Amino acid sequence: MVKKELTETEIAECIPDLWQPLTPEQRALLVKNFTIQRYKKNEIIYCEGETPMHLMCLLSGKVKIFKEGVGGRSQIIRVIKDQEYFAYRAYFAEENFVTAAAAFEPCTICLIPMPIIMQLLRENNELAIFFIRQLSIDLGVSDERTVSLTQKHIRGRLAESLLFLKETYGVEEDQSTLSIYLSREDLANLSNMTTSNAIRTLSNFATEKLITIDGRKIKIIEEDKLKKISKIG
Amino acid sequence: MVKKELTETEIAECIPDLWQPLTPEQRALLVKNFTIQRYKKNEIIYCEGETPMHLMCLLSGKVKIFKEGVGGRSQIIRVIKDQEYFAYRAYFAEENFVTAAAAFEPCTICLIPMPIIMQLLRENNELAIFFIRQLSIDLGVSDERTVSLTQKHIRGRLAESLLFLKETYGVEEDQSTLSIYLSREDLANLSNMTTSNAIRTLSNFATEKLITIDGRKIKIIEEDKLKKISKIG
DNA sequence: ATAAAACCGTGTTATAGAGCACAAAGGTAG
DNA sequence: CTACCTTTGTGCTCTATAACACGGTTTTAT
Repeated sequence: MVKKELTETEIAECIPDLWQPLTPEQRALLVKNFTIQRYKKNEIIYCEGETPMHLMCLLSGKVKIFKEGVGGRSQIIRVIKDQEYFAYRAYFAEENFVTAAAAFEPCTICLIPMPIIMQLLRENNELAIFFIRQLSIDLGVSDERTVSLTQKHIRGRLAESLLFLKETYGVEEDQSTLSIYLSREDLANLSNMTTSNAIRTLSNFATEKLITIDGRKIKIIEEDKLKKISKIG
Repeated sequence: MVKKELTETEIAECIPDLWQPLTPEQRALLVKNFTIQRYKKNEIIYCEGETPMHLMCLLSGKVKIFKEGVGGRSQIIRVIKDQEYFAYRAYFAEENFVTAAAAFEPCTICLIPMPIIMQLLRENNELAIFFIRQLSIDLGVSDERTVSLTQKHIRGRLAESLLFLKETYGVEEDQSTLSIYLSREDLANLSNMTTSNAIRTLSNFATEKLITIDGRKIKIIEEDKLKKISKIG
């Protein structure tokens, strides 16, 4: 556990949504219980079955939340980007983790003990409403995802994933290269298909000039057509 | 809209989780804004795309939350039982409904305008924490469901649905007949399969003596074996 | 009572996508 | 540099499940 001494201003910049509604005393409590942790590429952040202890906020890097299904097949449930909070759901539900989390690339994460968060929640309604909103958004996404993953065909699912990655992590300076470089396997696990089908479908998209691929670099060329493929399933 | 005059005691019994944390003034506000609505069997309660206006609590009956996917195929996302709250997620997320709701059987539902709920939330932390907990539980269920529906085979999915229905709505006096009578189509939509496959798999289960079927009455005989089938997928 | 519609059951066919197997390429470690 | 492992790519086979067709039955509406 790398623990750095940070100023209040630095912390405020890390976790603005959490920080803003707090009173000075509440902020002081947060500062006292604030730690920072680094994770290497592909390192596991938490595992299925573990007991949740901390709220986490991703300060830099990219994280996947996933779940091992039948026969060891892994399904990526959602991905986390900069300044997103995670790992708190299970604590609120009084459960152990039903998912696992791992770093796509080197990450910096800040941790705040969940009991501290609970205390703040009891004192501060704006904070509670923040979490209600976050959970509500995530639940809506999860419901939509259930239907997409079960009903769309392979091309639709992969197209959706590509668009989703663009929306979530954005693009590089050329405005079209996805700024996340995933392995074909991760792409498959995100889109509920086998690795070979992810490879095949990806190169189909490339021959159809919807995208270009250069190793793990994916450039989106025909976004509208991808949207159409994603929509019709 | 059937509006009955109810006493505070009656209301308190309808919505204990919501009622209990409130102060007398908050309770008075709730009483003033409390309405009751009845729905017939198969009646739509709300539609995809509509703007959420009320928190709903199911007082009696059974409700399905579902979503139309590609090609009109409908997927049941979750089901609501007695004293469960629903229809509030979209409002909290500041979205329109992404799902629809319909009555499996005749229902009584109480409605409370969401702005009233928001006001209570701002005043009452226990209430906020109640919603945080509910949403967290639902999100966990939704995540698990995504993996089950995508990875398990037909038999596993149907077995899971049967067990889930038993757990949710319980059984009749004989301790084994499911107390919800679903059409084969609803059973299929719950388990992500076609109606013919639901019919086929159901009668397979019957010939294997795991269940007995008499029209829509389903009796669970070998719960352990069903659990095993559900688990291995 | 009778027509119409919805639902249930079964057989047949078609196909999307999983599951190999294997080769080439790229990365990493000693 | 060499050896080894991981990742990518391609072809082939096989199977789970969708899709369709049709006949019987039950429920609902008129």
